[in-house]
Amino acid sequence: MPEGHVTHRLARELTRTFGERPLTVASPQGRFADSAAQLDGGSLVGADAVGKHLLIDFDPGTVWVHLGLIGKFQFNQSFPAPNPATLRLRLTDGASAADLRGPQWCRLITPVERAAVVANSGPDPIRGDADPERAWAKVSRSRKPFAALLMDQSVFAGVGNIFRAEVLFRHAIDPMLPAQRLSRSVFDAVWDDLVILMRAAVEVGRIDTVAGDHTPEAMGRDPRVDRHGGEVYVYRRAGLPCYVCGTPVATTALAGRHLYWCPTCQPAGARGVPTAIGGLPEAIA
DNA sequence: TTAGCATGCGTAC
DNA sequence: TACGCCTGCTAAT
Repeated sequence: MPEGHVTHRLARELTRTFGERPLTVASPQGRFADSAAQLDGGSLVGADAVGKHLLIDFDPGTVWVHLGLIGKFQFNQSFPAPNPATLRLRLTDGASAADLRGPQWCRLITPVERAAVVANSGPDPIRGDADPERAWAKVSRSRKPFAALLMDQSVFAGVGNIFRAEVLFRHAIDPMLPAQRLSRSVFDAVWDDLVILMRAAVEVGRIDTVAGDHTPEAMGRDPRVDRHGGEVYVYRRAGLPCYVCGTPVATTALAGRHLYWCPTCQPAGARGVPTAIGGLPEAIA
């Protein structure tokens, strides 16, 4: 259940654990069996991530993985693999194993197809080679809500429902604001914030966006406890008081996904502020 | 025990 | 806009 930071962490861990080493490649579930057989015994050259796409390069080709909503890629030392009926892909060197379950896609692709995956992706704030001008070109021309463009992987690669809700809050932007009404200065601030928050999430392994006076320690409140783990302002906090103003967090559906925002901090028509509310999370600042 | 939901996306209407 | 898909966790029965 990833946003972009998860795929980047996986790419890093796959390369670190298995890079340049011959691997046993198998698909106990069977749905990737033919491709697994082609790769079995070959060496993993390296792994990379572009947005939510995970690209695992072998000598003969690339395994293209997209986790979708429920996919998981977990490292363990369990032999034999637990629950093999659901195990789409297992990579192992005999000591460690990486187990893929429930992905949206797991396909063996050619170098040409790999290049197309990269080319079709929008700029990814986690990557050093990302060009935010490509995102601005689309944002500045679109009449769709800015919240919709934030979830468009051809505009902001790797941004998912959590980073969307949080970056809109941190910059006091009305989620329904038509994208073309966003100023260049606020766009730049949003992009810079995504770079910082998403890269920090790669390092820490969870999404933290709460800063300064709004941390559990500063507010004397209990830390958030759920399976997402991170300290956030509005994501999945519908009905709970905004940490800044106390107004209950609102939610609605946009393109089939839940959108969360504070109606007071992000009122209708609000075009945003260049400085993030609360500043940067402690771990980053 | 079951139903519903989730950090997503493609296709059909 | 609605639905299907893949798995696992949680809340409701």
